[in-house]
Amino acid sequence: MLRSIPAKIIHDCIDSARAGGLIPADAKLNFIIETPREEGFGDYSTNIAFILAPHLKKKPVDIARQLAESMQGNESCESVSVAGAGFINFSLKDSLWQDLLHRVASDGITLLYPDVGASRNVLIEFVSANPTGPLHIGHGRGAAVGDVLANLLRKTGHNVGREYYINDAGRQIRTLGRSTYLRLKELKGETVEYPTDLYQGDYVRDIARKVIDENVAVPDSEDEAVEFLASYASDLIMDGIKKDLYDFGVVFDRYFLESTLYESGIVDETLAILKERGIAYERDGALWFKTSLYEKDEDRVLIKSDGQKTYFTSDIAYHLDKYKRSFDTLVDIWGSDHHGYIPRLRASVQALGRNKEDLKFLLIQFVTLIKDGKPVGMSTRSGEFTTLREVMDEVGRDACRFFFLMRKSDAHLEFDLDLAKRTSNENPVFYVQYAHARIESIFRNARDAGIDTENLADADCGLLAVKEELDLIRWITRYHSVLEGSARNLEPHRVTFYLMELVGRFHSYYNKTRVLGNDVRLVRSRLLLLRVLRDVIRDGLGLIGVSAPEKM
RNA sequence: GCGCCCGUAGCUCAGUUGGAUAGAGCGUUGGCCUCCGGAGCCAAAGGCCACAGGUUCAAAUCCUGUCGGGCGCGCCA
Repeated sequence: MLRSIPAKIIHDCIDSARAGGLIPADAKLNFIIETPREEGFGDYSTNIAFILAPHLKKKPVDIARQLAESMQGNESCESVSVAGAGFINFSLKDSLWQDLLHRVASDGITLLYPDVGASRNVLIEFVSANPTGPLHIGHGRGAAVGDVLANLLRKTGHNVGREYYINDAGRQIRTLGRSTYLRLKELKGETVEYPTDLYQGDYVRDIARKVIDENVAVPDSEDEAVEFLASYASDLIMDGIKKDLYDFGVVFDRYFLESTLYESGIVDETLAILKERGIAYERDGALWFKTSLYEKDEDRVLIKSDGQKTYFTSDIAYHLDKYKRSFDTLVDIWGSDHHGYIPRLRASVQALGRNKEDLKFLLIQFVTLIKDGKPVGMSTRSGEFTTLREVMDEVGRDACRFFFLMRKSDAHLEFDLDLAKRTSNENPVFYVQYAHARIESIFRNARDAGIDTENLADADCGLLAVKEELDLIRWITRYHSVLEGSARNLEPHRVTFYLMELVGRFHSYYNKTRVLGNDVRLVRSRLLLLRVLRDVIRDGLGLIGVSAPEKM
């Protein structure tokens, strides 16, 4: 809808040029229309002249001049100019922007939601931390990114599933059982040697203590005790993880257990498919997957010579299962240290007959916590990691989420704990939330002055003629393309940046222009503008899972 | 040794997927409240986009190489 206005202008122009024989009918024209970075260049800019140049064997500037001339007469166009080596810059009439605002005000903010999904089914798998310890800050980042991506895709016309995968069949859980078992013995006064390959964190000791305090019946034999404690401890930890996520505002549709893949028989089915297609082969008593058939990677083992299936095997089965549940596009969000695993998994979905593009990866880079200007040490091995819970308690959920979304997910993130806690303009979370509270405050004052802030349908948007107001309208409608680009590229951080910029425009406007005054008609039209603005801020904050306070 | 990611202002980072004179925030310097929330606004200074080639009308962006940083490369999980 928003694209359609400038696009129509260009296409009308092309059509008339085609009719006049200026453009060959078969010319492929994949030009772009974009919002120029520089405000002085107008509302939109197109590179069509550059695209046409090789076809027409003329200089871009000359083509641009010709096209610009024919655009000049367009009723939607306010101004057209040729710039640089052949850009055509053009602006829409103010009335179009004003009408647009009015339409968004009456039809609602959903008018600004682009449809990029076309009802495609997308499954986003994220966090997927094994229940062998509490979620740390890196998991938190993954949780925030996954959650917001899910919100974003849902808003842009996808059907979205959120899933958390648990390796409950593997050795890590058994190791947790052994760790708990030894800590338990320790607490009972026995001197035990605690190997370094076991979990070192204090939480293991806490669990052992709980076993004692609550008189939990532990089997006598060591093997049974370890097995029992493994499931006892992992259940406990999983409950804690779910609570952390819930408090962080992240809810999953499903927690998927690896063990169910074996129970349902889909692992065997997967192996059968791979064998049948000749993608699995035997060597040295093991079964191998021919990764090299699809990706630049080495072949990998599916079944070890001792008959054990590898994680890779169940992962392939898991992805087959996802596809079988009619998800067309899968998004896996992983810690960036797992990137080496991507080629083989990508190869596996191709082996299953899917396109490369049906499986997308988002890598989450590490987070460095900064306190007092210095990085806080974080090492899982020594158990000194900082948990998501700790950081959430320290800076609050809003700041925590916002900070996680201020960077591209595959870039290192420095998380300044002191800054996140600060309640001043240095803290971007407050900067955005403050704008929302400010607008709400204006509404309160307006109501106190007896102005009906609910029914503004008859407000005259034509009165919004100040440059900053028209600018705000443009920025509001830009939400559409931000959502589009953000969804298409799987880059939730774009929304965060947009909000900061949008809100900056508002603060600036606020300082310069008084909204409430004697001219009631003007006040009402400004209130309408602010209401739509508030809705966008609120919608955007909701998207990233940050609250929009009415007072601060 | 091989592979992936990264290198942009003093610091932390954007950069609309190849576009015009490379932008924010913080920090620094200097201004703005008799008026809707100063948790705000305005302005200034600050750059060889790591380096060297190449592709083209156009490169921070794509290709090759070099240097520097992070991570990964098991019949581990």
